[in-house]
Formats: sequence, C-alpha cells, structure tokens
Amino acid sequence: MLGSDEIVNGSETIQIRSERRDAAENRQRILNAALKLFEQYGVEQVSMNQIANEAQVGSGTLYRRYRNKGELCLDLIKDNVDLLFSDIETYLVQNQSDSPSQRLKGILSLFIRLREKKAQLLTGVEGSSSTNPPRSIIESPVFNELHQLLVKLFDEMNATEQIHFNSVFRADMLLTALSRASYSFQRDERGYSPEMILEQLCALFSLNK
Amino acid sequence: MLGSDEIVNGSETIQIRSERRDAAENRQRILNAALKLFEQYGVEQVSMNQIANEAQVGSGTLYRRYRNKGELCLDLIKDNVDLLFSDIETYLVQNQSDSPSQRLKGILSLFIRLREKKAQLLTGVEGSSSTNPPRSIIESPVFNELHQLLVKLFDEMNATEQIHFNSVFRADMLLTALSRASYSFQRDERGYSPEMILEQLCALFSLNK
DNA sequence: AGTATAAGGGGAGAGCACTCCACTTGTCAA
DNA sequence: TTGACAAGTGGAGTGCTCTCCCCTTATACT
Repeated sequence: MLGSDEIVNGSETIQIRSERRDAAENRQRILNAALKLFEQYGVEQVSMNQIANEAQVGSGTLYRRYRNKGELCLDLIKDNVDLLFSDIETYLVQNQSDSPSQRLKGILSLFIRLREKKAQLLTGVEGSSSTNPPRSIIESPVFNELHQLLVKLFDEMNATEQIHFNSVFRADMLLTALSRASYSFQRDERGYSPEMILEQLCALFSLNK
Repeated sequence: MLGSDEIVNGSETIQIRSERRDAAENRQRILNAALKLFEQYGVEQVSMNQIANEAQVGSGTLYRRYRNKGELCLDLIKDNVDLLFSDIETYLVQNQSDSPSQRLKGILSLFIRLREKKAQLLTGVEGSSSTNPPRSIIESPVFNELHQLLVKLFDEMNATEQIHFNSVFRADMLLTALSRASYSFQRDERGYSPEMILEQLCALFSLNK
C-alpha cells in the first residue's frame, strides 16, 4: 500500500496520502505571493498569471491547487472564516435566552463585521470562475454554512410567533442581500454604513423583536 | 454642414448624422447572426468572436456597436422590454384604484413573465462586461427604469399605511431578488415555479393587502 | 537500496473579451 | 462630379483564464 493515512468509510477503506513536502512548500509560496500582490495592487487587479510568476510556479501548478481565484481567496481567509463561525457559536450559546430574531441579528452583525474586515478577499471568494456557471452565492461554502444557521433561526421564529414564513426562502434572500453585489452597492453607491444596512435588513425581515 | 439631422440642445446646435447605410446593414447582420447562434447554442455558450464570424464582420466592428454581449442582448429584446413598460403603464392606469401593494404585485407579475419568456437574453443583459466593474443589477438600464416605478409605489404604501420603510432600499432588495442569480437559483435549484416565487416575495415584502 | 506508482510540476496553447489603429467608404456641400 | 472627412471597418495584438499532457519526483513498500 502506498497511502500513509487510512480512513474507513462505510465498508470501504480509502487511502489518503498526505501532501507531499515539495507540494506544501509550493502551496505556501503561492499563498505568500498572492497575499503580497493582493496587498500591493488589490485583489481584483491581480491575475492568476501574476500570482504564478511571483510564486515561481507554472500556471498549471497554480490551477491544480486552486481552480480559480475564489478558491485561493477562500484559503487566505480560511482562518477568519473559522473564527467567524466559532464566534457565532459562542455568541449563540451566551445569548440563547434571547429571541430568535435577536440572535439572528447578532449573527448578521458578526458576518457584516467580517465583510468589512476582509471585503476584498470575500469578494474574491464569491466572484469565482468563468466556465462553471456563476450560480447563486448560496453555493459558496461560507454562505452555505451560514445558510443553515439562518434557516434554523427562521424555523425557531416560526415556531415562536404566529406567522409561518418559508425559512429557506428567507435565508436565501437574506444572504443574497448580503452578497458582494448587493452589499457593496449599498455601501458605495447608496452610501450606507454597515450599521445602517443591518438596520434596514432587520426592518425588512422583521427582526426587531 | 455634414449632418442630416439637427437638434437644439440648450444654446448649442449638435449634429446627429443618421446611421450610414453600410453600417445599418452590418448591424442587421450582427443581430441576425447573434439570434441564430443564441437559438442554436444558447446565449451563454456563444462568444463575441463567433458572432463576429457568423456576421462576417471584424470583431472591432462588433465591439464598436456593442460594448459587450449584454448590450447586444439588450438590443435583441428591446422590443419586448418596450412592450413590458407599456404593459405596465396600461396596467397601472386600469388598476389605479387598487392598493399600492396590489399594483406592485401586478408589476412584479408582468416582469416575471418577461423573465420567463426571455430568460436567456435577459441573463445576457445583466451579465455584461468584464472591465467595467460588475456592479449591482440596479445599474442595468431595464432594472433602473423598474426601480423608479417600485420606489414610487413603495412611497405610496408608506403614505397609505402607518409604517415607514425605506423605499429605495426595499426597491433595491426586490430587484436584487429578481436578478438572474437569485431568480434562476430559486427556479432551478429550489424548484419553485414563477408563481411561487412571486408569492414568496409578496410575503417577504408584505404585499398582500 | 531499489522500484513502482501516484502526486506534483510546468509550460504550450486554446479560446476568450476587448483595444487599437491604419485603412476604406458613404455622405454632404460646393 | 468631386473632394473632404467623419463614420465605419477589420484584424492583429494584448492579456486573461483555464486545460492538457508529458515529464519529474517524493513516497511507501519490498
């Protein structure tokens, strides 16, 4: 057997080789190069070629690891994203006596904070590739995880209150409203602050109870 | 003077030459070629190069007339869009005694009908260029015009009812929800019919009065 | 140590959007 | 009719994303 790790999956045994040493080095070089270029020129302005050059790898190597700039961005903010979700978790535990809508608002607030902190990279995460259809945001991993949380809370709201809305649909809409296109349009063109956007959204989704 | 038409604009006189005959022919050939290719392969699958080839013009000529595929699509559904807005106008006149929210719903219904009829081309209108920032949908001409109508009706709702929402923000969100990404996600992934989407949106924006 | 094998590497190249600009041509006024 | 010139043309060229595929190499087992 060639594998170094084994995982038992149902009745089958699957080999998982750990990342080769040289591959790990390249990965780090790519990440460093990307970070450097992103900081210098801005995420949007940097091409995959530039990153490959700066990292001294062929573009094939770059694309082998990251199918597009979005995935690269995601890797760069992975720590922040993990932090977001652990923040959310502690928040939910500490405030479990609050109403569902209050907790929902809290989550939105935490997410918006990340949006603001890592605006460019998060934009990169969303605006991914060109060939695979530019589907909805909901299919991006970060948003997907968030979606489940939102649905749970909307369900709770439905149980608590008299009305009965479609939780999945509402979560979809809320996330769509928080997507780059929509959010940054409100920020830049409409001139709203993060707090104002949060309040408007709470009003729209009746989250003020 | 070289111009064939004149327009008085303030204190200045501006020349407007009518389109050259050969240019008009090319324009028609481009439109025909695009339509043919779009029908055969689908809007997304057809490149500007292909269109230029099929139309037997250089790509420079194509781009002189249409800065991107979105503008080309817009030209192809211009008649339908004009029809939409005249339909909306007659609808609003005939139903002016309805509540603002009812009329709003009527407009949404008409728009969704267009979405369904010209789904692909409308998608093309939105997903325009690559260099100019892929800003919000609201900046697309069709959506912009719709936006003004929505704001007016939301304002009316505010005047009629006790609550006071932000009309511009609500119109932004409503249009975002009707944008290609969001709408076609609901259609294709969530499996909702146009009618169901309409109902969900009405519930979310409390348009059921 | 030797070797088979899969993981990784790199670069040529396809195909794309879009620009630039030297050239051609239709149009109008004289 | 003719000439001036804006309008229009076309294709070479740039720089991009992303794929393909042949080659190299680290690794695990013998």
